[in-house]
Amino acid sequence: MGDEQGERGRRGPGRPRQEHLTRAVLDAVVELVAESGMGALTMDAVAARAGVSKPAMYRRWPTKQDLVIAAAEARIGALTVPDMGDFRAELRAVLTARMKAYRQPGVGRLLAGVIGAAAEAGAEPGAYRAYTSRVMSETRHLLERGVARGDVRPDADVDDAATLVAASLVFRMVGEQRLLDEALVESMVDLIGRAVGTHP
Amino acid sequence: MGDEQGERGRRGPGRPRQEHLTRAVLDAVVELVAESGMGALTMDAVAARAGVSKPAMYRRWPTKQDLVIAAAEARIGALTVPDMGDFRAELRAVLTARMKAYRQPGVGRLLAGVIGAAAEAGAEPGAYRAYTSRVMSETRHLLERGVARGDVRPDADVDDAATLVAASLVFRMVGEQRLLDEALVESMVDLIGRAVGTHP
Amino acid sequence: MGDEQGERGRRGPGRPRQEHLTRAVLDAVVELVAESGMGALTMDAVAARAGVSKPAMYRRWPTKQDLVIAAAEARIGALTVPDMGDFRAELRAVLTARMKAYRQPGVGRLLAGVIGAAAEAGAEPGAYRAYTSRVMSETRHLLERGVARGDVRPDADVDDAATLVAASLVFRMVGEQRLLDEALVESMVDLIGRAVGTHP
Amino acid sequence: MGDEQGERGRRGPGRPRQEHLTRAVLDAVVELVAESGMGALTMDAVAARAGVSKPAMYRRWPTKQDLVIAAAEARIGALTVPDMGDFRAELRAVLTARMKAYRQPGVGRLLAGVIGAAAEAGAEPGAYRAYTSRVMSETRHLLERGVARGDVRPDADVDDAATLVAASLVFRMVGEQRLLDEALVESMVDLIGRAVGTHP
DNA sequence: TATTAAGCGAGACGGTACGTCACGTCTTAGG
DNA sequence: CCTAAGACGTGACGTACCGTCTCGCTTAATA
Repeated sequence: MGDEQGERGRRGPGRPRQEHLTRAVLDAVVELVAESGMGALTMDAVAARAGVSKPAMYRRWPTKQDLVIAAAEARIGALTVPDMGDFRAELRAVLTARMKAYRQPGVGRLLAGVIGAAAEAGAEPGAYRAYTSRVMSETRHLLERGVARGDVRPDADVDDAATLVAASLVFRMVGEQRLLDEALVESMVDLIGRAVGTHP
Repeated sequence: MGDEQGERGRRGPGRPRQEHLTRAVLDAVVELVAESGMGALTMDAVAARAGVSKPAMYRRWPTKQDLVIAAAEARIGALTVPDMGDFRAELRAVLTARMKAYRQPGVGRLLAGVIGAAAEAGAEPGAYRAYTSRVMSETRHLLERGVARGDVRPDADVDDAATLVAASLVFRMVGEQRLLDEALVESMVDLIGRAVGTHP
Repeated sequence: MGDEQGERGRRGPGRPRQEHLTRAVLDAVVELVAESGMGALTMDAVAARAGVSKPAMYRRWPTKQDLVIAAAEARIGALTVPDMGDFRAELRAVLTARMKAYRQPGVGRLLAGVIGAAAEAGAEPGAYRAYTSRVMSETRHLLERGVARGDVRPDADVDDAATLVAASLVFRMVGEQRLLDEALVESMVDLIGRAVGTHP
Repeated sequence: MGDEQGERGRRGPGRPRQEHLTRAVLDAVVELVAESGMGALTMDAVAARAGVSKPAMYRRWPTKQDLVIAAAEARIGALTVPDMGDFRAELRAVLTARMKAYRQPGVGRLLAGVIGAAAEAGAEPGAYRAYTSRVMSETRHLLERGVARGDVRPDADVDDAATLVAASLVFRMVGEQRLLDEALVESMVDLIGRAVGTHP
C-alpha cells in the first residue's frame, strides 16, 4: 500500500529518506509511460531513469501497483470544486479540471494500467480502492449540494449519477482510447444536466 | 489478432485443428481469472488447466492479449436488440443483457485485464479496437433508431451518448469494483432516458 | 545436486537438452575463475560468457555449488592407477596425475571455492560428499593393494593414511596457496612411503 | 587487513572504542556460524546478534574477510609447544592442541569459510597469508628442533613435512568433513613420526 | 494405399523482469 | 571521536513468464 502517506514527521532515528528521490521516481514513471506505454514501465527502467536504486524504490512502494497508483495520484491529484451557485457550472468545472489532468502526457495510459493492475491476482484493493472512493465522494458531494440547492432532482440516485459523471471521461479515454476535448465536456454537461437537473 | 476468425473452410492438407481444444482453452482462461485474478493468467497455467500444449495455443492466438480478448468476447458476445418500438425499453434490454454477461464469474476481472493490456507498450490496437468499436456501434445504432422513431432528441450527440451508455456498467464494475444489479440498470435507464429522451 | 549424472539415455518426450550448452557453461566457469578468481564467478557472468541463459543453467545445476563442483570434476576427473607392482611407484603416479590436474589454470581457486561452498548454510552435502568420497576411496584402494602385495604395513590405518595422501597436495595449494611441482610430489612419495612402507 | 592488531595505546583525542563491543562481535560470528553455517554469516546478522551497529564493526574490520579471519584467530589462537625432549611427544602435543581448537563448535565451518574466501577475486592475501605462515612456521620450528636434537632425519624436507603436519587435521575436518578425535591424532603421530623420524 | 502436410504433447531455449538480499558507505541525532 | 539506527548505490541472486523451437508421434486429406 505504500507508506508514503505517513505524516512527514518523525521516522525515528537513522538516516531520513531523501524526498527528492521520491519525486524523481514518480516523475520517471510518468515520463516512461508517456514515451513508451505501460509495457515499458519496468521497475529497473524506472530506477535507471530516476537515478535511484531499486531497493530505495521498494522501500517506498512495496509493489509495482503501489508505485503506479502513487504516480497517477501525483498527477491527477485531489479536486474540490467551490460552490458556484449552479450545478451545471460546477459540473463543467469538475469535468474540465479532470479532462485537463487526464490529458497530460502519459496519464491516460497510466490510468489504464492502474485499472488493469487492480484486477491482478491477490491485489489487495487497498491503495486502488482508497483512490477511487475519494474521487467518487468528491462527485457525490457535488450532487448533494445540487439537491440541497434545488437544481438537482432529489429523486435521482446520487450514487449512480456520480458513476455516470466519473465514467464519462474515463471510459472515453481508457475504454475507447480517444482523446478528450472541450466538446466532450460540454456534451456531458448537457446530457448529465438533463439527466439529473430539475429544469430540463 | 488471432486467426480464429478465419472462415472454417479449407485449411489445405494436413491434420485439421481440433475445435474442442479451442473451447477448452477459452474456458480455462475464464476459470483461472474467476478463481485467482489476472495475475494467475499465465499461458502455462492456461495450457495446463486446459490440457493443451502451448504451441497449440499460440497457433490459435499469437499473443496473450489476443487470447484474453477472445475469451472475453466468447463470454460477452455480440448483441443485437430488435426494434421494440420504444427507446427506453430497448435501452433496458441492452443494459440488462450486458449486466448479465458482465456478472458471469471472471468476466469483470477479464475485462479489466483487457483494458489494462490495451495500454501496453506496442500493443497494436487491432483486436481491442475491433471489439470496442463493434460494441459502440451497436449502441449508436440503438440511439439512431430512437432519433428516427422520435423518442430520442435529434440534437443529442449520438457518439457521446453512446459513450455514456457503454461507460455506465463498465465503470461501475471495473472502475469502482462494485457488483452490478437490476437497480443500477433501472437507474441508468432513467438517467440516460432523461438525458436523451424527447419526453422528459 | 544436479542431474547431469543421469544416464544419457531417454529423457522422455520434449525437446532434448543441447549438450554443447552444458559444455560451454563448464568451460566458462573455469575460464572466469582462472582469470579473476571465485569472486568473479557470478551466475550472470557465467551465462554471459557461455552465451547461455540463466534458466538453462539452473535447469542443469540447481545451485551455484552444484555448478562449481561439476566444473571442478570435469577438469579433475576420475583417476584409476593400474597395478604397477610397487606402492611407491603407484603413489608417485597418482600424486603426479593429481598435481597436473590441479595445476591447470583456475583449478586451484575452483577447488578452494568448492571447499568454502561446502561450509555454506544449508549446503546439503550431496554433491560435495559424493566427489570427496570417490577421491578418497581411490586412494584407499591403492593402499589396500599395497597391503595385499606386502609393501605397505598391514597395521597402518588405511583411512588416516589416505587422508594424508589426499591432504598433501590440496593443502599445499589451497591452504598455503603455493604452486605444486614435481619436487613436492617426490618429497611426499618419500615421506608417505616411509610412513606406511614395510621397507624403510 | 584490519587494524585490530594495532597497539592498544593512544588513538588520539575523542571517545575511545569500547572493547566489549569488539568481543561481542567476535563471539557473535562464531555463534552464528556454529548455528547456521557460513551462509548465515551476514554483516547485518552479526551486528544484530552482537547488539552493535554496522559502522562500529566496519571501523574495526574493514572487510567481512577480515572479521572472519579475526574470529577464527580468536578461537584458534597462537600455539607454542615447549621443548619436551622428544619430537613425537611434541608432535602429539601440537596436534592435540589443534584438534581441541578445531573441534570447538563453528570453528570447522569458519575455517572452511576462510579458505574459500581466500580464493576470492581481489582478495589481498594479507590477513590470510599472515595467519597461515604463522601457523606453518610454528610447525617448522618443531621440526627443526627435532633435527637439532637428532630424532628427526636431517634429510627430510622441513617445508614439506610441515605441510603434512598442518594438512592432516585441516583436510580431515574441512575436506572430508569428518570429526576429529584422539585416535586420528595418535595415527598421525605414528605416521608422521615414521616419515621423518630417525628411529623407525 | 501411400504420401504428405499439418496438428499434437512435452519440454528446453533466449530474453527479460521480477522482488530480495547483502556489502560497504553515508547521514542523521545523540553521548 | 564514538555510537545506534537506518537509508543509500551497487550488483547478484534465484524464479517466473513470454513466445519460440525442436523433438517424436498422430491424424486426416490427397495422390
